[in-house]
Amino acid sequence: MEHLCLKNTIRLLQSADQIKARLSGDFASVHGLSVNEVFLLMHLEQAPLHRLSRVELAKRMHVSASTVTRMAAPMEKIGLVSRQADTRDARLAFVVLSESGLEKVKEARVTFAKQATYVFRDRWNDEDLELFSALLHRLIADAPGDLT
Amino acid sequence: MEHLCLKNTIRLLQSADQIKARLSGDFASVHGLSVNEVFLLMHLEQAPLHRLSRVELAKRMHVSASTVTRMAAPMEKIGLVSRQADTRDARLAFVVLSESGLEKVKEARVTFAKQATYVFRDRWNDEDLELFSALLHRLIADAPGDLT
DNA sequence: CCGAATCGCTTGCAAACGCAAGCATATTGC
DNA sequence: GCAATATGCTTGCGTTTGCAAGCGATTCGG
Repeated sequence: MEHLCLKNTIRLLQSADQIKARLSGDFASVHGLSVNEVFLLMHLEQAPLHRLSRVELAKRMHVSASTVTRMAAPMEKIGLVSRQADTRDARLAFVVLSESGLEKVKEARVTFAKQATYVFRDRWNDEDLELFSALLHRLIADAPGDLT
Repeated sequence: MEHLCLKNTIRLLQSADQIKARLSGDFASVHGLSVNEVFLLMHLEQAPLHRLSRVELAKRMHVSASTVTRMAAPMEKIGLVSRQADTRDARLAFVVLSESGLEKVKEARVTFAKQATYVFRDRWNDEDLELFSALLHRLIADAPGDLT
């Protein structure tokens, strides 16, 4: 039981590293983005008003707040996102998805899907995929910011 | 179908990030190691003669060769691993697990298992876990260095 | 054999990240 | 009201990482 949990966790982490390495190359060469940058855009895409505060992004991406600040800066420079202050709370600085950012994330999603399809290749049928999806969903059910 | 692959990949990556963040804190505070350092030790533990070349480690951990070089250096300093040259091929420099390294990885595995058990908590029974394990196994079946 | 290509490892450099500290703004307790 | 605390964001610093270049060692082709 405990051993099964450990085995599953190890396998999950190893799978993720493997997939991330594959995605990293594609996102960089095709779109000029890192994996985390694509995830940031995807979080904004599914958020109300296409915007999130920096701390909220940090929580959902499991990175520090300073990382979000430093990731957003260059993406703002190239126009993928913009900064928006809150009228109620002057501390908040939303990261807002721009039009070109929305386009970019849609393009990236195609690349993402292509790699994802390759990952599951031929050994998986629809039933397996549904089952796997349901099991994974349990792992992130209580975490904020499910992107699916 | 393609959409299911994408959904599964996203969920898998999000789960992994979440778990990694949890593990990172525990490994650092309890054992003074990073997640990747623990994985390095675990790869050595299950290798023949408890040793692997640097490029082999790099492939299995999905990191660059330079990363392995730089990870091994401090671990060698504190005696967790040692360096061993090959008599046949003078280019090879094996990373060898030491006695204290073996002890360390066994301790870390306990912490690892504890966190893993918490990740799957109560919503999972043995059947689910076995099923999940089998599905994950398909994802890494062809990759070298399965740690389970 | 011997030059050319390959392989394993290391190092310089730049990019990405976390932590701790700092600043400005909000909220709370009295 | 007002100090004390908490929150959101940024910045300085050290650490980790990948890429490209470089170095020896090995292998390959003729």
